[in-house]
Amino acid sequence: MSTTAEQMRVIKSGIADLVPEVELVKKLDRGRPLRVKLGVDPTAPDLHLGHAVPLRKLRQFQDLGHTVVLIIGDFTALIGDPSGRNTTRPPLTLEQINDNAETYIAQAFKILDPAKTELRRNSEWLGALDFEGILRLTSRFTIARILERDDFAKRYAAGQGISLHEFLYPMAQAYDSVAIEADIELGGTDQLFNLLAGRELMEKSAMEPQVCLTLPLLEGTDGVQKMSKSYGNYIGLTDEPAEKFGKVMSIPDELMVKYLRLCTALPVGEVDAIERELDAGTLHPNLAKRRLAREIVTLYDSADAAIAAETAFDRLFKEHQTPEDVPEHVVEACDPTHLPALLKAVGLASSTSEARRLIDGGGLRINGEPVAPGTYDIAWSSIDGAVMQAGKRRFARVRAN
RNA sequence: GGGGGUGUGCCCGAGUGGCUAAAGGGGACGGGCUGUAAACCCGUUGGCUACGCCUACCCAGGUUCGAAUCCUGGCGCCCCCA
Repeated sequence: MSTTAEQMRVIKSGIADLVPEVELVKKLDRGRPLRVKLGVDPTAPDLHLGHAVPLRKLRQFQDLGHTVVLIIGDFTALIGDPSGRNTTRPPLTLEQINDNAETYIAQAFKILDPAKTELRRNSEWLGALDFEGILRLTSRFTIARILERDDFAKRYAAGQGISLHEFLYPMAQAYDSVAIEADIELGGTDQLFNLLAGRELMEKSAMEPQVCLTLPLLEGTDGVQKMSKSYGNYIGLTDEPAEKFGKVMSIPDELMVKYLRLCTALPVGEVDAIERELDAGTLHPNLAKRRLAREIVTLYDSADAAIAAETAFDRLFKEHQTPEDVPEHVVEACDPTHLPALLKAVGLASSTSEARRLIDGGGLRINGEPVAPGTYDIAWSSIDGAVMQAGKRRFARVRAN
C-alpha cells in the first residue's frame, strides 16, 4: 500500500470537500484497508457519467487497496431522497426498485472491482427496525438540526411543504453508516448534510465517526444543469460509442478538466499536466477534448470503439459526409410522397407540424441537398434510397417495401 | 375546526368577457459563424396532407352572440388562526 501522502493526493483529486481531512489521514496512517461507503438510490434504471463520478472515486480507493461497501438503498428508495428537490418524490414500487437495482449493479461493476466490493441492501437492517427502533433512532435528531439542511430550509421557508417521512431520510442513511461501520462515506455536495448525519449518529453510538467526502456535481452536456436524464443533458454509460463520443465533444470547454478528473481513469498527474497545458495555451482545446472523448469511450466500450467513434465523428462533422450506419426505414411507396408525414414516420420529427417547421427552417437535407422551404410533396424517385438529414446529426434512409 | 390564497403552453410568468393558439423570459429545436465548445446574430416553438380545420389556460357543469377571463360544484397545492 502506498504512503498516506500519495494516497491523499489521489483521493483529493477533483473532490469538493473532505471533512475532516485530518481524521482521514489518521485512518490511513494505520495502514489498514478502510471501509468506504456509497449509498445509491435505485431510482433511475440507466446510469450516466454523473452517477459514475462517485463510483470512479470508489474505484480509486479500491486501487489503493481499500474495501468498498456499496449500499443499494432499496429501503430508502421507498422515501426517495429529497436532496436538491423542491418537491416530494413519488415513491417507487418494490418491483421498480428491484429492477433498477439489477441494472444499477450491472453497470456499476463496469467501474468497480467486484473482488473489493461488498454489496449490501439497506432493507437488510432498515427493514428489521420496528417502531420502537425507529423511535430510538429519531430521538437522536432534532427538528432544528434537520431544518438546517439547505433544501429543507428553503422549502420550509417557501411554504412548499415537506412530508414527514422525508425527514427520516437522513436518519435512515445515517443508520446505514452505523450498520456497516463505515470509515468514510462519499456523496455529491448535495449530500453533505446526510453524510454529516451519519457522522453524528456514529459518534452518538460510541463508534469512530466516518469521514465525509463530497464530490462536485457534474454538469451535463449543456454545461449548466447538473447531469440528469430529466434535463436531457446526460451521457449514458450504455450510449452507443459514437453517440457517447459526440456528446462528450459537445460539452463546454470549461468542463473538460473536470470531466478528465472525475470521469476517466487517467492518473492524477496526467490530468494535472493537461490542465497546465490548456491554461498555458500550448494544447488546443479541441485536441484535449478529443482525448477526453476517447478516454471515456475506451473506458466503457473499448479502444477500438473509441477509434471508430472518432473516425465517424470526423467523417460527419469535419468532412460533412453522411455516417455509414444510417438507420433504414421501409415504407409504402407513394408518389408524390407527403414529406412531413414521412419525416414523422421515420422518427426525424415528432409531429407533422414539427416536420414542417424543420423544412421551413431550412433544416432538412436529402442526399446532402437542402430542401427548399415549403416543399411538402416530393416525387418518390427523389427520396427512394436517399439519406434524409434533419439538422446536423440525425439521419434516416428510406426504402420501398 | 375556522379564515384566506392559488392552479395558464416543456418551465417560470403576464393576461380578469371579444383584436388570444394566448405578452415576456428561460429552455429546446432549426439556420449562420465555429473546434458539433463558448459567445454572438436570425428564425421557430399545440395538433392536423394545413392559406383552412380541430384541440387548448386543473376537472365537470352553467351564464353569454362570445369565456383563460363571470357563476356553481369538485379536485390539487399553499398560508394563517385554533
